[in-house]
Amino acid sequence: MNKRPTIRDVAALAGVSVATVSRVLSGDYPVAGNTRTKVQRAVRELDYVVNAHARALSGATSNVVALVMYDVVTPFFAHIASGVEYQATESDRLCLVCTTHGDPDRELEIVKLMREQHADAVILVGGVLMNDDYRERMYRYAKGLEDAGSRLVLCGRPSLGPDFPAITVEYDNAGGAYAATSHLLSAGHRRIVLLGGPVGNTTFDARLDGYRRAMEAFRVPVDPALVVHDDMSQDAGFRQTQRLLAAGADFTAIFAANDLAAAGAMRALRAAGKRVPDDVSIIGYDDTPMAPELFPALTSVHLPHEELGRTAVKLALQRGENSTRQHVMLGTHIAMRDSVRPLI
Amino acid sequence: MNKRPTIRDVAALAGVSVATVSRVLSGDYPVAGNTRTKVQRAVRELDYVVNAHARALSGATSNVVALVMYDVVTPFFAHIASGVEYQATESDRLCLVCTTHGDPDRELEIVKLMREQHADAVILVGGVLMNDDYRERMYRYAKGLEDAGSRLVLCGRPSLGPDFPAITVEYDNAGGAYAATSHLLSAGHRRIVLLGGPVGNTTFDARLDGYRRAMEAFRVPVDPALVVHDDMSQDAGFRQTQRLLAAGADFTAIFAANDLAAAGAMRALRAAGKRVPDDVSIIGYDDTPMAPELFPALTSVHLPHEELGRTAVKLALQRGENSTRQHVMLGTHIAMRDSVRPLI
DNA sequence: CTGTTAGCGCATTCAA
DNA sequence: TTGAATGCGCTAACAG
Repeated sequence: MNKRPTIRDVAALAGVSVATVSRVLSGDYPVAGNTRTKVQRAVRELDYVVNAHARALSGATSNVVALVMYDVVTPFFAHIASGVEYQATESDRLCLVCTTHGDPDRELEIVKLMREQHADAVILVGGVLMNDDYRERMYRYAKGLEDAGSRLVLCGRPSLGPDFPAITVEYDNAGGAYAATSHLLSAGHRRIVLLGGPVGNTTFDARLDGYRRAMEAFRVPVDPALVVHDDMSQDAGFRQTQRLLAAGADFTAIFAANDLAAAGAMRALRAAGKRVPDDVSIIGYDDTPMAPELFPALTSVHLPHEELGRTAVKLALQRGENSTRQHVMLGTHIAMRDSVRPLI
Repeated sequence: MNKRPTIRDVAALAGVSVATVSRVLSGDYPVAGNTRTKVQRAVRELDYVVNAHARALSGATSNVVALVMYDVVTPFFAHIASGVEYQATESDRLCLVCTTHGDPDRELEIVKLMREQHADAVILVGGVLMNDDYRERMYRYAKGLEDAGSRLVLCGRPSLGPDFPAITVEYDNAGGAYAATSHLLSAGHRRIVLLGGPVGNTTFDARLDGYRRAMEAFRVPVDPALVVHDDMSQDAGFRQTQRLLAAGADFTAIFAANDLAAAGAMRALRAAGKRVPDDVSIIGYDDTPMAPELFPALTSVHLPHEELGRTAVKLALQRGENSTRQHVMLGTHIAMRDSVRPLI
């Protein structure tokens, strides 16, 4: 293991000064043609690579974008991560990925680490439990990051207001739920189960809200017995549907607030001898890769996952007036498949 | 945006020297109790965080582990990434994620970037096209990384030999295929389709090999007409199965070299009016989250994804004699579900 | 166009 | 136990 060469070694071998080496390396400075080639040859000869830390210390930026999410395997997060990674690469940035598994302490720790790293941006992804503590925490994050020259991006979660020093990139969560419910309603369904998530969670609150508004628009009263809250796992979908069935609940359609719960519901329906979509129509949310694989293929609300990630990075990297507090909302659409049947 | 405070500011506020501040921050050095508290108070007061680049420049290590893979959304990669991220966090490391989308140039670029970053380890994940060019490339990577104090880890791909300066963490790829095929064979199947991947790819070559060896062990001749090669997409599985069906191929079971192709095959079977497992049994590989969601739930070869990732990080971080060229092989097992039926 | 030099923020000798 | 001084490798003035 040889000691790795520094810019001085390159300068010595090329017979020029370190400044010149630095210049040909960064590229954006006039250097005589043959000086340049001399340096480049020396670089190749020594297999020299710059020290990113020294560079970051000397200049300012670290060329790193940090991504903070619940986990890395849930398709929702994985696809957003994909968009972030893609855009980061395109912008010559590296992508640091951290997971919290829902632990606020871990999140705090990560934000601190990102300040240490001087990340260009810190992107917090996904729904949260919205309350004062959360707001306050985000405010501290935003300030701390701002001091470090970073910026905070809220991705897939609501904005904290136009004066809040963070960038927000969200999707039309409630709108998607509205569209999904309307789709069912337009097909003649009136007794529609909502398989919802934890109360207080921004993601599932918004989906419930969309459901409510669509029902209202069609002048269909919401039957509280058909609105359930649980964690959004497969098992929860299964369990809740089974419970509804056992209780003899009267419904012809299910709107599951995510695909996983929809899959669980389909399993429960099948186990009970009900056929989808003949007996019960069902629509999911998130349009995860599993949706088209289910049988029947699941109609679901499609989210612009990758676009969310890409936009988050793009906005975070764009400098200039007020670039630190923007808000964009991306659209959703229904991916129609085979799990919804018109009534009559 | 205030300028962020440095260690000097802390020292000044606490009325001590920067050396002392450095000492209480790193923790592992005797400092008088009240001096320590004075410093800590100043740190809190100023909301000071160390500059990771300055620290890395001064000391040596950067506390970063790099993960290089095809993409970030394929469950195979996502789950390995999860293991890496988990273990990295546990070892107080940050996790840098890069994707290549199969581009060797991009890979080369990433390895260079990681040398610049002085990453503690660079973990290359997943199957590759094995040839001399590849071997040579890896050798250069390993050497370059070694000089930078990093180490190269090959994860989910074969070792390049005991003398090769890299750590290898793989799973028993051929063994899994052997087990899967044997499972079908034991159930009385003899005419078994292999939905295989690109020739030359280490992952799919090994799976083909396991299939061959199992057939041989059962003294069942391999019918070349039943062995197909394609990319391992859903569509490929669909297409190839459809083609086989149209050609009137004689088979009672399918071993798909991944779950995606298995899903495609099931779709083709269903479209042709064949029932799984009544008419055709099927078994997949990778045991992705989709497997239990399919109908019928897919029996599949389960891989220790997370363990692969964790082990890669663990070995890479462990210092000492010969710690730079280790080789571990993790086991696989069959996740039994509903897509295989005993014949008779 | 090229060289000299002064930091960037921190860890780490070496003294005290 | 603490402080002063040095250097990590590089970029960015500032001269020439």
